[in-house]
Amino acid sequence: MNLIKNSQDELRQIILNALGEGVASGELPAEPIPSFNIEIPADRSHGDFATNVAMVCAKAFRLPPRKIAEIISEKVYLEGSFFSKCEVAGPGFINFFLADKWYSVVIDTVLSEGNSYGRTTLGENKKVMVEFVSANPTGPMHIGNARGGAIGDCLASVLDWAGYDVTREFYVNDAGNQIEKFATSLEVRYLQLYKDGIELPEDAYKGDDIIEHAKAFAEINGDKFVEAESSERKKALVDYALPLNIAKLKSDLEKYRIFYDVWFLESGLHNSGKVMEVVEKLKEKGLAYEKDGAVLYCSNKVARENDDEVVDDVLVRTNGIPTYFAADIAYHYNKFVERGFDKVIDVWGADHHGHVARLKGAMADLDVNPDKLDVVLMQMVRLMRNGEVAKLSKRSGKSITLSDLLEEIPIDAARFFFNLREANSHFDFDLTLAVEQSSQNPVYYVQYAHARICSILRNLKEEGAVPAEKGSDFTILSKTEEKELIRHLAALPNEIDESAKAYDPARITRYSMELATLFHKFYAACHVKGEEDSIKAARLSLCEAVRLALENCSEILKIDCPDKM
RNA sequence: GCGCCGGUAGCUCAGCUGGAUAGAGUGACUGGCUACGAACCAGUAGGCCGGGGGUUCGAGUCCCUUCCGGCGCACCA
Repeated sequence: MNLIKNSQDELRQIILNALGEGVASGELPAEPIPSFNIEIPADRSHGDFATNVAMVCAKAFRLPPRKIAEIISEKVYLEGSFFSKCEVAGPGFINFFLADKWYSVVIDTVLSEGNSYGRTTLGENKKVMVEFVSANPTGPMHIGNARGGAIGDCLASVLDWAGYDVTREFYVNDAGNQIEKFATSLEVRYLQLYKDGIELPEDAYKGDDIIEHAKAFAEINGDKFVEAESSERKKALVDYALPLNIAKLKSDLEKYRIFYDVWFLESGLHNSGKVMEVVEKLKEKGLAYEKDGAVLYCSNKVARENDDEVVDDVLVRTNGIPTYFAADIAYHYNKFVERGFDKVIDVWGADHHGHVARLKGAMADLDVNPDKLDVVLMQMVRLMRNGEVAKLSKRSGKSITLSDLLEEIPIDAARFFFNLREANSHFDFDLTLAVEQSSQNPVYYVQYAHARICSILRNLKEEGAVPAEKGSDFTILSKTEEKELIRHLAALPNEIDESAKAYDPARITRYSMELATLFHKFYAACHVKGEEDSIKAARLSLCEAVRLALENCSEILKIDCPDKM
């Protein structure tokens, strides 16, 4: 249950009723009411909720905001509501204060919803896909994939908690040019084992992983393919190495606690003719045309209308091979039309941003509503070690891969750190801090709060103390620290909705850090042990409620939530 | 040249559809364990929100302009 939203809805109705009464009594003019906000003030002395209704009505009513606020606040009827009082403040805000009963209901709600507390129905069970990482299977994953993995996976969790039917998908680029390059690289490395003077082409993959694949292939097959046709040799090499690479991607990601529902092969789109199908569709609509043996697509219609100089996109090359763009159109057409997703979210590196508009445009041209496609762009990650940019792995001395990273730092830290900032901000990942098991590390700060609560619960249980029963009156918890903590506890479902709407799972890490802070403050200000029974029982229940909320956040972020540290 | 993203405290970043005195963390300095975990808490210091215009009751937030940084503009993906 989203207690924040419910309270806001209740308040909105109360305010509208009061406005109605003001009109009825002739004190306010019968004018349409502009849209107004009910917000949570930054400063608590301004109440738990505040509305700007009087200010936005000032013009239409031709009355000073404060005057309108006074009239409304006199007519407001709070009996039986969650609110105890309201007051006019500042330039014309009306501030509302929650009644003690509300705080009691919060704790009760958390305890009764337990490990479901925080779940909402925002998504109405709509089918949404999050496609993320989708790293090139020709080599190991890099640090950008690590960020994309953490963000994509947590975003998917957030959407799940917000009531969407979520599918996690990895798009395997097992076709096209880079596979050709992969084949050539493998071939050269294989032949180099048997012959001298074979140079690696300039644009080939130069990594050791290619050499290792070639060696392993040679162990199995010997020189059997040295004299074979090049195409046959390449096919054998790719058929050997590609599945290994894909398996490695899968196992690295699983180690990172990412499990996909679907591994979607690009090659399937080519083999089944789906790529050429969309190309034909675009041709039929007169949007694609043949030129010099290639198929071009007029994706930039605005520029064309303006008679600007336009360069159309290539869908099929002169050599007959479709481009990545063509495959991507077919892929997204498949997501929407053939698989019926209501929403598709792609998590991409910011270097692909130029691709967003034309892919959306292509969807529109294929009669798919382009608003169903959203792309989360991630800015680049800079790895920092001891305050300096770290480019190379400490151990291997080569560029840092995802598996290097996970060997160096704990998985909890990696997942948490990558979700500390919103995707669309440049991010410095501090390796030194991430390994540090100290107070400075925000992961441990949150986990410490959980462990501390568990410790209290253990100690008090030994003492024979029991938490207050469900449905109890918790209004006895009236200290500032208690109320602040409870208020934040109430905000979790709302925070999940906001994260889902903004596609920003970083809000959940921030929420959990804030919850930990408020708990630590409560801990410093209020004792559980040694208090009289009624207080002890109520605080014990509060502790358990906070523990549940922390546990649920950890579930979303997929980090550990230890009883002891 | 065109386009996308960013510029907020020494550093890393929050700031909800415009709201009241711009906030955290970290670093610096100062305090606090003889009751439940000090991996914690409390306090001090630190800001022309890149610059300049505009919109209005009100701008870090919206519009225009300008400067600085990152990235993109392939018959690569």
